[in-house]
Order: sequence, then C-alpha cells, then structure tokens
Amino acid sequence: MADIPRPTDAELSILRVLWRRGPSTVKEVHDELARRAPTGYTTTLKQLQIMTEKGLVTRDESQRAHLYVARLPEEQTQTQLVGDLLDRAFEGSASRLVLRALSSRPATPGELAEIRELLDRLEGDTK
Amino acid sequence: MADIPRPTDAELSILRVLWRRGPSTVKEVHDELARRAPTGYTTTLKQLQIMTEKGLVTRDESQRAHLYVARLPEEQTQTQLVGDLLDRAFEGSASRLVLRALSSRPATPGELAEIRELLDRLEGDTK
DNA sequence: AAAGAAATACGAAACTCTTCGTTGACAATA
DNA sequence: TATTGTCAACGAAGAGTTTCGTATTTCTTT
Repeated sequence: MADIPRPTDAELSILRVLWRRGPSTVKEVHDELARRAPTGYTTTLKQLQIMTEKGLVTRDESQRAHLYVARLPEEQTQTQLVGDLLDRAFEGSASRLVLRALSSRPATPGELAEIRELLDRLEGDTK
Repeated sequence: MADIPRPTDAELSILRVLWRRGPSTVKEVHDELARRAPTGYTTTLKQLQIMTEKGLVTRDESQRAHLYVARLPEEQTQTQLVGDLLDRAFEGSASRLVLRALSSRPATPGELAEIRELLDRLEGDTK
C-alpha cells in the first residue's frame, strides 16, 4: 500500500505542473496543460482522480475546489525514474547512462562544472 | 514510417537479449527470458511479431526458425530513452539527470573516473 | 427559494500492452 | 506414407491508459 507506481506519461505531465505550482485545483492544472496540448477539462480531472487512487497525489477536500498535491517531491520521483531506467536499459551501470545523457544533449559549460563538483563531492566520501 | 516508437518494458527485455546474443530465434529469446521470469513461448513469439510490425526488430525468414535482430543498436536506443526521460521529467536538464543518477546508485571509483574523462573530452570540444 | 455557474463524480469508449490457447504448416523419422 | 514434434500465425481476453460526454452536487446571486 505504501509503494507508489511509476507515473505514466500523462501523469508525469500533471506532476510537473504540481511541482512547479504547488497545491493546485483541477482548473489550474488543466489550464497549464491545455496551453501546450488542448484537452478536455474532465480528462484532467479523471487523471487526477486516478492518481489519487494510486497514491501519486493527495487531495485536500476542505474547499469547494479540491486542492491536489504531488505526494512525492520532484527529486524523489526523478531518482526513482532514473533508477528504473538504469535497471531496464543500462544493466545498472550509472556511468553508461551518464555517458549517453551527455552525448545526447549538449550540456552547457556551467552544467559540466556542476557535474564536476558533484564528482568531487562523491569521491570525497569514497575513502 | 521511419520513426521507431519507444520500446515498452517487455519489449526492452527482449531487445536486451537480442543485443547480447545477436540474431536469435524465438526459442532462444524465450529460453533466456523464461530463466528469470517463467512465461509462455507464444507470449514471446507474439511480442516479437508486434515488435516486427513496429519496426523495433527485423526478421530473417529464410530459415524454418526465423531469426530476429534488433533494428537499432543498443547505444542508439539508450540515447533515445535518456533523451526521452530528459524531456519528460527533467525539463531537458542533463546535469540534473546526472545528479540523480549518481545519487541514486553508488558508482564505483572506476566509473567516476570514466565520467571524469568524458567531461574532459566534452570540455575540450567546447571552446 | 429558484436559477445559474462552477466544480466533482460517474460511466463508457477507444486504444495499447501483455499474456496465452488453439490452429495450421512444415519437417524429420519410423 | 503416417506419425510426431517444432515452429509461426491467429484470435482473443484481461488489465491499464487516455479521453470525454453526461449527470450530480454545491455555491452564489437574485
């Protein structure tokens, strides 16, 4: 009961909105989503209801317009998704995944520096 | 017609076998898969047929037992999957993804060194 | 209190994914 | 040539995903 399933594509779109906006009504989420890809209001509502059942989001019903909140923080979900991809396509090799990530997207010099700092920190711990 | 869809979980399991073994019959793929998770022979067959329709694999029918081959090399599929995840969950930020990958899995010192080399190479080009 | 609006709940349809039982083709062999 | 075993093809069922139309509830305004 405590485990939360991997979000589907449509669910992830909704989670992104909730992470950015914080607690939001269906209308607010829908308006954001419909800006990029027009869709029906009830479609977003239904998604959020299913996500509530799955435990992906929680719902505050104290107001007339219910407020939805992502159950897990963005970082945790990202870590879950990366770990999942690692197992499914990279035989668990993190370095391979990093290799592909950096070769598939031109990272900015600033980003590369960030990663370098991260490496320094990690190697500092490994002693 | 030229674009190949993102492989599903079950499809990825099959692709992993094909990448490791090279051209294989249904029986060969099935035996590998069933070792970890017992499943019916026709299940694997049907998957391969669907994957052929989708263009994920190609089929050599010259022999009685058809030979299946992954259409894209492992590297290319990995790049596609990482790029996809980047867009869906990381707003395109490669450094964020790398951060999550490394913090979710304890990379070995050797792997960290590999990544460092990659960074050197990339920064060399960015001038 | 009635009418109108805004929001949620319900149900269903279309589609995909995954699995497997059954059928039919083919080949080796007795 | 009849039998047996191996393989691909087909169809379908069950679950999950995504979408949306309709109904119901609830609040607000008159």
